[in-house]
Amino acid sequence: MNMGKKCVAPPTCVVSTPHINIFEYLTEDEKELLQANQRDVRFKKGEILAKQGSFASHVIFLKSGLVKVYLEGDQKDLILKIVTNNHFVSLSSIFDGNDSFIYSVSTYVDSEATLFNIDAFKQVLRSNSKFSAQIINLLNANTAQIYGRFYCLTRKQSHGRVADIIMCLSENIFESHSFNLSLSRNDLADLTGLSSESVTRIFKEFKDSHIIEINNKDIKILDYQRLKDISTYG
Amino acid sequence: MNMGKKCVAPPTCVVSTPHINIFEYLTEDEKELLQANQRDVRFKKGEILAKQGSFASHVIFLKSGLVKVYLEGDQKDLILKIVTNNHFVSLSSIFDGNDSFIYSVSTYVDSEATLFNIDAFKQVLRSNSKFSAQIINLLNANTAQIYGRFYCLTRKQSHGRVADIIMCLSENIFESHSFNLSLSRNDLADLTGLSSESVTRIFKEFKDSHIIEINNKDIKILDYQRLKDISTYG
DNA sequence: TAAAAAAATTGATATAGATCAGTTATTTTT
DNA sequence: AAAAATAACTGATCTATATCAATTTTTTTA
Repeated sequence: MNMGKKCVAPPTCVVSTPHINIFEYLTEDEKELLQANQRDVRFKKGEILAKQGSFASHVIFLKSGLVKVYLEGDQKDLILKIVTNNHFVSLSSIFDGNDSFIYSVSTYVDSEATLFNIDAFKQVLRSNSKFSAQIINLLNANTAQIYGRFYCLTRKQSHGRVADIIMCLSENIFESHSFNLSLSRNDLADLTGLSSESVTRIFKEFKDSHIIEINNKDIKILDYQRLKDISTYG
Repeated sequence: MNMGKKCVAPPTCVVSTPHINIFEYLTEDEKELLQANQRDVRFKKGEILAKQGSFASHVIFLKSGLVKVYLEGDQKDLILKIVTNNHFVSLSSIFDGNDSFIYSVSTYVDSEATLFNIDAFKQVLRSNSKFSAQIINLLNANTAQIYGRFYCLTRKQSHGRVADIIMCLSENIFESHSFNLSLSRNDLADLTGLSSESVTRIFKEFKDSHIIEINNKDIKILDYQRLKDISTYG
């Protein structure tokens, strides 16, 4: 209900578009075409689903698990987003002007994915405008998420960023105020663009201020409002 | 030709997709529908074409001029990109789950834009899959650009960022190695995410190292390769 | 279950770049 | 063309967060 200046997209680490079964928009023929051109693949923790710069031969749909999408660079990697089950991972690769993955994707946990042949996918896209309108929606949801994250990482300082990531994990990944954090401090550092030492220190501060409770990997949010305030003003 | 790690999208400030006349993909009926639902509007320097959070009632196509697209927040604004003539500005607003602009748009110079009624635009999109496939291409080009910029602003330090912006202005906006900079130091500060003082200092350093020449607002790039190296490693 | 390896924590120090304040140059207004 | 306003520049200082180094805790391996 903030009518003031602060109306940037919510600073989430994941795209949280409610999962719509966009395949419902396909005809039987189109479904068959896709099915004939898809493969289900299992990936173990830490494995790479897509490598930045390599030939983008398929569109990835994550059936189960948790992955990160990140840019590799000369310096440190940049995590663009986390993707949970039942989401597309690599829609940006359906782009005529670009036949290679613009980012890398790797798993945090054991995961399952469906890989669609990119030509079959594009063919369906060109023939079915209802379907492509839905894909446009997904792309735009993704854009909105990235913008929020972009803002978070470039304009907020450390406490706000850490507050953001805790809220995001709680709301979108674990869907509870207390959860067992499967990410390491290093993962959190990557995600917040901070050093792992800074993450540790801020976690400790939050703990000392009774905002969160930490027992080893178990995290419990005690004061959600404070976290939100820190996210907004920190 | 870098086969190593550095394969992030080029760190440009603008989307530089070659302008394709995507309206060619429309039927006569569709063209008429759009034409009946469009308005050409002139904007003066500094005026706002779209305001973050307000109702997104139209899709903006920039016919001439130069605009910035930016996120407003509690803290400083974040410039997402610069858009030049013959580009769409607000395609993200064609998103069913979202009826308000997720960013603001304002002009750097006097500009002309065509505003399309969003419902008519969406109707065409839903009926013409060739057209929507082209729109998907544009959205993806935009995403690639934003990722590059995201990387630049979060992973590079000041010298690299300033080098990037000089190269981007030269290549994409002014299309020459010497140009009259129509942006103020403050604009450049916004664009690089630095303070205006830092921009000044780095400009001076580049000048002292004979990388660029500055005469008031006139900028000339003397050593493009050095600039590129600074962008990559700075 | 002991030993080894990896991850997390803590404190000390370094640094990039912001902020502040004063000055000079440029642009706009009268 | 002079005055006023704005923008650019310069130096001094400050601060957030990184980096480094050492220690403790946790996890993995043997």
